[in-house]
Amino acid sequence: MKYDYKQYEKHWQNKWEEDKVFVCDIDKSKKKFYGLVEFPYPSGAGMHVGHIKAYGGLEVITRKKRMEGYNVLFPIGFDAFGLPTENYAIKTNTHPRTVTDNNIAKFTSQMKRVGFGFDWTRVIDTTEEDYYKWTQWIFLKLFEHGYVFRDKASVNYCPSCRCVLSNEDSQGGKCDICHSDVVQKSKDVWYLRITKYADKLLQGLKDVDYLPNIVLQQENWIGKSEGAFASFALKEVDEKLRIYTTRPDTMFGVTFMVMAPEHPLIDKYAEKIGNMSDVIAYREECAKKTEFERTQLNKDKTGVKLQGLTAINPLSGKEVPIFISDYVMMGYGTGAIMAVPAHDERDFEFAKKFGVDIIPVIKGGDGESAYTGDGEMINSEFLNGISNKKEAVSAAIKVLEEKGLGEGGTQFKMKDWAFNRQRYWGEPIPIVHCQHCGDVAVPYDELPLRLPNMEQFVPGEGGESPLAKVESFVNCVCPKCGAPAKRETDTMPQWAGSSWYFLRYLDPHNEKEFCSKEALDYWMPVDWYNGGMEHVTRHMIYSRFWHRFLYDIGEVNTPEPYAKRTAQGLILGPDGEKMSKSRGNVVDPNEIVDKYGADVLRVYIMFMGDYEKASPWSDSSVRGCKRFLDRVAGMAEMFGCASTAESESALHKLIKKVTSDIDNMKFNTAIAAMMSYINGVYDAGAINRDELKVFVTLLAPFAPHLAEEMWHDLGESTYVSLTPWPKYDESKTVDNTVEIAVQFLGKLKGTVVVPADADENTAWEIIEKSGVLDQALEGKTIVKKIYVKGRIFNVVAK
RNA sequence: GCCGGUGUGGCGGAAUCGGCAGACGCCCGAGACUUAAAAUCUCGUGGGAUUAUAUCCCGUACCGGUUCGACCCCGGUCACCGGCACCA
Repeated sequence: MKYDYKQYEKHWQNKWEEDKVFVCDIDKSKKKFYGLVEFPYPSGAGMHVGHIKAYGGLEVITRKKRMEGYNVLFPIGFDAFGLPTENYAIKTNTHPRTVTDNNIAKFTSQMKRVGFGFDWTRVIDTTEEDYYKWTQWIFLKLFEHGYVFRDKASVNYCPSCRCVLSNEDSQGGKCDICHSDVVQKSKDVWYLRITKYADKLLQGLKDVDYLPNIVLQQENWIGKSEGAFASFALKEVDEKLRIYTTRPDTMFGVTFMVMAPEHPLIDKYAEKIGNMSDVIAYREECAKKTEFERTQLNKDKTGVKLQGLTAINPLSGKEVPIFISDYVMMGYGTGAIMAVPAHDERDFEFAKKFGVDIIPVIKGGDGESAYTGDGEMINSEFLNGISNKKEAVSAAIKVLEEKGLGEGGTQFKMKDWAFNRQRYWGEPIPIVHCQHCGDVAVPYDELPLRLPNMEQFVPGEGGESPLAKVESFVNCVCPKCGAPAKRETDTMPQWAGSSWYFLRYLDPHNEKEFCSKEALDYWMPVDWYNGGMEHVTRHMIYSRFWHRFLYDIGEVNTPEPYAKRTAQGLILGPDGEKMSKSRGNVVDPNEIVDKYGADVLRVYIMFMGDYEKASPWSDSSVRGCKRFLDRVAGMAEMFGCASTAESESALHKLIKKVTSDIDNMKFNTAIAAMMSYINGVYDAGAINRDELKVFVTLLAPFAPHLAEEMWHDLGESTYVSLTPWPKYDESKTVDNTVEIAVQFLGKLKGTVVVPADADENTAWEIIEKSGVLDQALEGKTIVKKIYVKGRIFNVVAK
């Protein structure tokens, strides 16, 4: 075998590194292209074939861009703080630093074996001091500008990890790391005010080119709703109960109010409430439920009617009772609602159970269930007769405003970002607690605040951070007043380091700034970011928030970090199930590289299906790709013939197809086109030498090692990886004659070959001469002829 | 429950704008080469009827519609996948 991958893959990887083929620098004479992939979490298991797919897409794209003359930045690094490493370290009694270093070494060698064209001079590791120094620096900027606050709150807590989780990390009531049930616990929590950016994050989606489902998921996560705030006066005390509603049009249908069990007004007026003991009992009952139980749909509505407190409808003046119930959450809106059972399903269910009045205010309901549709207003005084939608909504808001009892307003589902973790392996939060000054920022010039070296870092039973045990770390002096003080001992969540890493790549060795202005000006924004769908509502939201904040304080030059975002589909196991250790269906990329070489692995993963969709692994299809590359290599012994108009046309069509397919991430059809081309060459038994060279350049982004080797054997002394991408001549991709389908009443009867520019009459003459329609048309009269140039000729006859 | 997405041969998947369904690959079958096997090469391969070739019928989850013509558009149904989930 002339082309044995074992002989040349390593060779070319070394050559690329020696000659800095993928190393880039600012070059204002060239157009830049910044391609970004989600840097890996270096787990002990090593790389997964899914990593190869995730990076493979932009690997092909950036290689092509480089050949097209762009100055390409395609960096890689490691997102290495986090619980899995820490848990593994505890289990094996190894320091997380050692675990991390080992895992990074493993990932690095694996990625190099696959031949990815990363700029290895820019590698970053979020756990290095010179990196997390700047993570802390950004945190302090957020603190300085009032985006950090501390609160005692009921939070998502994972009993197994002994750690607080953000809303994003406990989706579905499960811990994202260990999948245990998350419980609610009252804890001291550091929050980042991401909600202040809710509107900007939403608006920003209009200026970027993300896949539509990514935009939609982010919009849903941010969850903007429009409605009104209204104040219901309490009859017995001088107090107003403020509520939020999206349906101010239905305000005349309010028959009761509901407050969250934890609502502060309850405690404020405890002595006015006749049945406070029932309230306390109900609260205890609610506290016992897990988040999951509490949010289960279709469960029975529960609640307690408050005795001794009554609300007054600001529009109608009517008095209505007040309940507490856990179907109203303290964390959304104002923690209290006006209930309109005639037009809200939950309120309806509650009213039925507790025997409260149901007053319809919109025509159209049947009284059997809540009517949530639109219609004409009834039973609503000044709103009667108009449509509920826009008219009644704005009329109701107008009157509320006139009375000073409410106003239009918006609400977001997104919550503030719970930012502290009671674990060791993370960035220390650079805050000092001083008895006199409160929470004080560590001065910028004292950064990095180093993570102390520890031998034992199991978190405390009570959920306190392991750092609390290190007295030399905890005890310090207040930077403001110099009095003895204590350091914050919690660390940042895993998502901190990844919220700005794409900026550090631009200038990874800068000791004075997180990134130079010059580098920001040249490289930002990221032109194309590819990654997994699982990061759409976390990493992407977080990093967009940080970036937008940095933009607002003048530290970066673009409001949005990522101009374009795509996502690859999963690689499933051969059984069609998600790959997992427990199912035993995981494919190790190393084995494929050992057996067939990196190029085969790369080509197969790009060929296996639509890049954006999930598809199952198939070992025999891998062999098909091996066969393809063998056939490519085999062409090296087939050149020598002259180029013909036909061969030239085939090649130009191929250039066109591969070029546009790569741009559209249709890697599978690009490879299919190359396979077809090769089949044509084998049919002909020969290929022209120059045409083979063009083919090799087209193959280079997919199978770069074989391409370099063949390029070299074709007598070239340059790198094919740096060779200009071939251009096609549109006129050579168009055929002179085309085969068109001939149909009778839309059914295929045969095909004929006609000149590509043939008009209807010419085409019809050819069809008549061919006789394909003779049988179908026998004894019939032609009613209509439909001719689509280059496609079909359909005849309608009776 | 709500919001998305998907549904095409034995399998992975193709199919610009509504215009030859099944490209390309896998699997399988036949042949060539070989003492033989592997590898390689060549050919065949949606299902059915029939006289192998000609010809005809059926076929893109299901039911119906629009159209000369529908995998594609419209209405309805089912299944699977993903996201959100008492958000007032």
